[in-house]
Amino acid sequence: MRAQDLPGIRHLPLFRDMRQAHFEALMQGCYAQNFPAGLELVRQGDPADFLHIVVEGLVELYADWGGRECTMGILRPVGTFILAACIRDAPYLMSARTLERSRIILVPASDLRATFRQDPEFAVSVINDLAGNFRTMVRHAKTLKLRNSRERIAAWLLQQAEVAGASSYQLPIEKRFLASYLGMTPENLSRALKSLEADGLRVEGARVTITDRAKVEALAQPDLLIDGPDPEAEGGAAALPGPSPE
Amino acid sequence: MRAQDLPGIRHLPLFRDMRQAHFEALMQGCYAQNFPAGLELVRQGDPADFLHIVVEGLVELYADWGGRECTMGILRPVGTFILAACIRDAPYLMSARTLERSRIILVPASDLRATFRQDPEFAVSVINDLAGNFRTMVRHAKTLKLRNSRERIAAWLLQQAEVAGASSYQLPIEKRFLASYLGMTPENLSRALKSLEADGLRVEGARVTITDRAKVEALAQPDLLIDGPDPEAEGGAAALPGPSPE
DNA sequence: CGAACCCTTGACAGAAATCAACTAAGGTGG
DNA sequence: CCACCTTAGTTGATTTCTGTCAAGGGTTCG
Repeated sequence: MRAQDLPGIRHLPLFRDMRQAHFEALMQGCYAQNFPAGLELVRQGDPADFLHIVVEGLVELYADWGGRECTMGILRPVGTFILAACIRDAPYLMSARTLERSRIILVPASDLRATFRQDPEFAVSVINDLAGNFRTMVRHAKTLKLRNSRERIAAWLLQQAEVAGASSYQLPIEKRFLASYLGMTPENLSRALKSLEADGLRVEGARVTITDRAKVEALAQPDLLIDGPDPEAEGGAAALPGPSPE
Repeated sequence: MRAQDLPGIRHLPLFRDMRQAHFEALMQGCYAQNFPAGLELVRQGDPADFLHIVVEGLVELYADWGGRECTMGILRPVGTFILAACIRDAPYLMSARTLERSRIILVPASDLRATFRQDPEFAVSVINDLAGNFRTMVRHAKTLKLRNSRERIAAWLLQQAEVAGASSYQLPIEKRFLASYLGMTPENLSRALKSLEADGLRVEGARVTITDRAKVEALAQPDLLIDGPDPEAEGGAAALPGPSPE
């Protein structure tokens, strides 16, 4: 555990309000590890022994069933994941793997459970975090059930433009992960992106440009109750809530 | 507020561990109301002023966007809903309506937030409840993204057979709600149900019969990490966790 | 330089939504 | 008690959407 990892963690909504003594005790029991890209950190079905914190790198949350696989979320530093499983002392519902070389802090789940029983402020933070995670997942289910694939793509690209603060930006993740996250195949995404040129969206390689915002919005109908944001909802399964690089 | 409503509420995982004085104070501030069938209790986007408890009847959680609508969950007594929005003091992400004449208890969200700050046991219960809700929604997203419609139907009908404890049972909800919950149209469900006769499932009206469990399981591939159960996960958006009639 | 790998494109098959019509069941009011 | 109305469910025809299979281009990395 490096000292320079601590400030970023301490500033997370989950940890920022707890008592310093408790924070230090919690961090004392942590393990820190650097992982290469492509490594499986967590396997769905495993007992949830550790809360994970990404302090460097990029992590994918995914699920599989019957040989199929899908991306459930992607996390950038600094973010936590699989809090809910740790708290319930239940098996992980999602797997996690590094997409880049990553540095991960592992917080023993038992320490976590002991701490929020002692520290009311921390309990409140956990409550807020879980509520945010739940709402993020409700939003995800809503977009899957209420929008078709072109609408989902348009809404997601529009939201990323907000995050980037510009009408032209680089895709922060590979297209295949985006496709999987949005519930479609890469081929389907590829075709849909081309067709979206008629709706005010141009995508060339990883560069996205909103050429006609009114048209895009007419298609995507961005909605606060689907496209967020729930601030502080970064744990669990959010897809790139943080600012995306250029 | 009737006295006979209290025991059922007190036995909910959310309320069973809190201090009696706090429980009584919380219930003191509640409103109880009987609603006819088909009434909208909560509109998505509204500020979350009340935690809702169904003590009698049947309530649908649903979402809409761009003129489309989908069922997100169905609740039977005794169950709570929209806890997460109350805690975050954020707009509801889902609407709720009565499907039958129902009796609902309304708990002011501000009282709720004040209480879990004072009562550590209650805070732990809230944490567990939210974690369960989150996991329920992850499962829902997983089934939507990883299974096709026939597989989703088979898995759901199989799960209901477990709940009913019999290989033949009555559907606890109308088919159109089931269709919407599973992310398809009623027509599609109707056709799929007929085709499932070849996979060991017979459905006649509301009566479901598993005629060949091995075949059904071969299709549905029931999975603990999708089809539950997370016990105590009854709030939020579970679809019929409770025992179904007949 | 070669080997992966991501992305794209095309052709096709399969799944699902839509539109329309019809049946059956339940409830209402005469 | 029955005619009527409403609504859920079903069925069929059709279109649209989406996944699958196959192949090729481009890039990155060893």
